[in-house]
Amino acid sequence: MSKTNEISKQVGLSRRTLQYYDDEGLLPVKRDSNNYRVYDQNTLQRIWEILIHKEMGLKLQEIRRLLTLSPPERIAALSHHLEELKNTIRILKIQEAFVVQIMQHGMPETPDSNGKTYLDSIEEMREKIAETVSRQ
Amino acid sequence: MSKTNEISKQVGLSRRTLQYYDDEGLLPVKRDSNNYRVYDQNTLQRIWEILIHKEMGLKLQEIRRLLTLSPPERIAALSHHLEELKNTIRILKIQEAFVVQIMQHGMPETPDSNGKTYLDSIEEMREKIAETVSRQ
DNA sequence: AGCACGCTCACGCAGCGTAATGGTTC
DNA sequence: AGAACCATTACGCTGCGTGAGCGTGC
Repeated sequence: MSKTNEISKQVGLSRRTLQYYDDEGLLPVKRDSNNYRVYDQNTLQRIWEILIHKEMGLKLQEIRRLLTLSPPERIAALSHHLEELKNTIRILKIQEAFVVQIMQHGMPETPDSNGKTYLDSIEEMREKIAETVSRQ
Repeated sequence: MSKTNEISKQVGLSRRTLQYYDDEGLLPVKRDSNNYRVYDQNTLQRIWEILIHKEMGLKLQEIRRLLTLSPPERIAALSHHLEELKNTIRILKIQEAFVVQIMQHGMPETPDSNGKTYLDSIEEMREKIAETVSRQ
């Protein structure tokens, strides 16, 4: 019943963003005879679902796919997302521990040229720190 | 003494990456009469520092700036970065808790049209969840 | 006339990958 | 003269919009 600007105010997303979601196929909107977007209750419902899923840290593409799934499949997808979040957090904690270590002990010395590349050396350091983090 | 390809192997970064770091002013490299990059011990030292800072989760631009600072200023910068890491982790944990809640209790209902926008409602939910997370 | 609506570029961030094209060295 | 290096330029990719500018509609 309402047009883009009105919905924009009601929802809190910009006009442009609503158009964008339509363009991306995330939020298909019906059109009237002048090609104006016409939002109904279902559209609002969908916007709400999109926002909730964004809040969970899902990307727009992932949301689009997820909203096509059956309820049990959605749970599975969320469960998968949960694992990804945990993994990201794990990585950030390792970085955090790394920063603390450098602040306390300063820069480690530049490696000698023994078979390993610099990246290999970094990798080793990360693994050691990962152990201490997992013992938290 | 060595050229890009050789250093690439020794360090474990791609040729392109080393060029890119040079282009970005992060890793200035001298040139010989043919415009070939010539890496010496100082350059290697700097690459090592760059890698260590990347491992701490700093962006290339931040690394470039940080490497111009005095030791005490560096500590301050790292300390600042530490706070940002913590904040990012906090946000991710809120998302995590949000996912768990949705998985357990399902989608919250679409808000009625009472003054607040959808985004406002989302904001409120986030704050509530943030409390439970901070009590962990 | 003056908004409201639509659409199509195009940019901005990060960190490279991946050509395409051409000079150098052996 | 061809293989094997070196260089530069520049587009592509991912994510999420945002802004400009132009054409219509009411």
